[in-house]
Amino acid sequence: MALSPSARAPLADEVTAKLRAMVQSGEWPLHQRIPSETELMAGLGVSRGTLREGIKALAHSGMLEVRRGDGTYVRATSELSGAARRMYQDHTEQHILEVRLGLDTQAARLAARHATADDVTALRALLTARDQAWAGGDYEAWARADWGFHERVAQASGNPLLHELYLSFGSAFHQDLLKQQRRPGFDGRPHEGHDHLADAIEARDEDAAAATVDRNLNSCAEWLAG
Amino acid sequence: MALSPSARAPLADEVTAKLRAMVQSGEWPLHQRIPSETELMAGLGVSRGTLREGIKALAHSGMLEVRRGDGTYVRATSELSGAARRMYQDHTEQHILEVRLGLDTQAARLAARHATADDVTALRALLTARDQAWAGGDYEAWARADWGFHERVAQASGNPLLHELYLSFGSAFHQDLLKQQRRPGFDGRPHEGHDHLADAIEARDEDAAAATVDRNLNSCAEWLAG
DNA sequence: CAGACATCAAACGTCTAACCTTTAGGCTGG
DNA sequence: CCAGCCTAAAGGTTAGACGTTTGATGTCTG
Repeated sequence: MALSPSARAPLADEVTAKLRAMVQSGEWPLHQRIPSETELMAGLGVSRGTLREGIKALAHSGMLEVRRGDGTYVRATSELSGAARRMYQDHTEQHILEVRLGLDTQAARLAARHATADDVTALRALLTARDQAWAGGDYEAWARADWGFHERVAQASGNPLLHELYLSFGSAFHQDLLKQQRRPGFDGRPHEGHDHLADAIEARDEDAAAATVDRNLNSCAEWLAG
Repeated sequence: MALSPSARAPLADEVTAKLRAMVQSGEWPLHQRIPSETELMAGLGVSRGTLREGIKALAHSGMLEVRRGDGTYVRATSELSGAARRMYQDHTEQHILEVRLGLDTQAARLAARHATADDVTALRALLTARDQAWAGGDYEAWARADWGFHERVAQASGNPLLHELYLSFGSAFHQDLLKQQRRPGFDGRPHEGHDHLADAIEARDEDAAAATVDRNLNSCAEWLAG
């Protein structure tokens, strides 16, 4: 044939793209099982091997989880999480905290610039829940609220890329949080920096927001080292 | 059988791990072609389908590139680049620059804290090369030296995680650089912030280093917007 | 002798078809 | 009501075959 300008993209790559699109569009919601390989083979018109190559690519990047004998589930809407988790295992707490400091500071600064009234309300509510959980001794709820607060700050930054990065690294960040609270003598309440950060964001004071995060995480780093 | 504590990891995942190890250990250097599928099948003792699943996972994450009719090549030593490049396409220059600002600032601060004499020497050399390239009108060399400077700062931070992140996002960052210099009226020399940054790092002045980066990228952002 | 063209082998791309292992959930019997 | 068995469904793995692309080799022509 005279056409075919050059080379078609491999079928398996198209499959990967279609699967990713199904997840990102929300057609396959988080934590839900996607159709079986047999159904997908028919739906996409490819052989099982080709289909599996596409699935495995997304599974490796953390977006899907394949459970033998059961099915395949959506585990994330971004493809960073797998690589992020893998990278985390190779680095020390100190280095992780340093990277987090960079992202957190920037998130706080941008949140102070762009946060909406709803964002502030949500942040306050999370802090209240956090204090209550600590008072009630519910460690799990405390960690969830604490992480929720940080994640909401990232969202309030109005920068989807930053937010997505934060979410992808979130599981590892959160793990660090849990590690902290398990140490003897840890007190989750006195760190009032969270309130100060919420204040700074509401007041649209970028420098104060950034400084607060810097102070919080640095004291956290010292506490880990000490 | 009484053994088999639970479930063995899928063979394809083991293959992926072994391939990644070959790359990260340097046994398969960057830009070099790895053994053919036939050889790997024999070497690893798995079928072609299983092997290809493993290869495709790493190819999708940007570590390998499979070229039909030719072979498979090593394209990166980290697995972030693929996801990073894909994420970049979905976000605006503004948001990219904001994230970069966060990472760059932290890198500069840490470099001021940890940089060795060799680091400083290398930074100075790159700045010299950068100026010469600009004077000679060699745009490509200018961009290479400019990016090399930023990457070296990240390396000098002494934080491997930060450095790896920076490298993974590097291609996209670098692309932004090229976009800038193509605009009419752009002058690559007057931005003397690079020299100031090198000064601050050598003087071990963390705040000055961070402030310089902040000033540079913010002016860059304004220039893009203007 | 240099360049254009034909040829070939190596390597990846895809498909088919089968069999094994694991898992979830229903069924059955106590 | 619970424990254990049983089975259908789903993923894991293998084997072999054939198509397509690419890079290199060799040959022919001007």
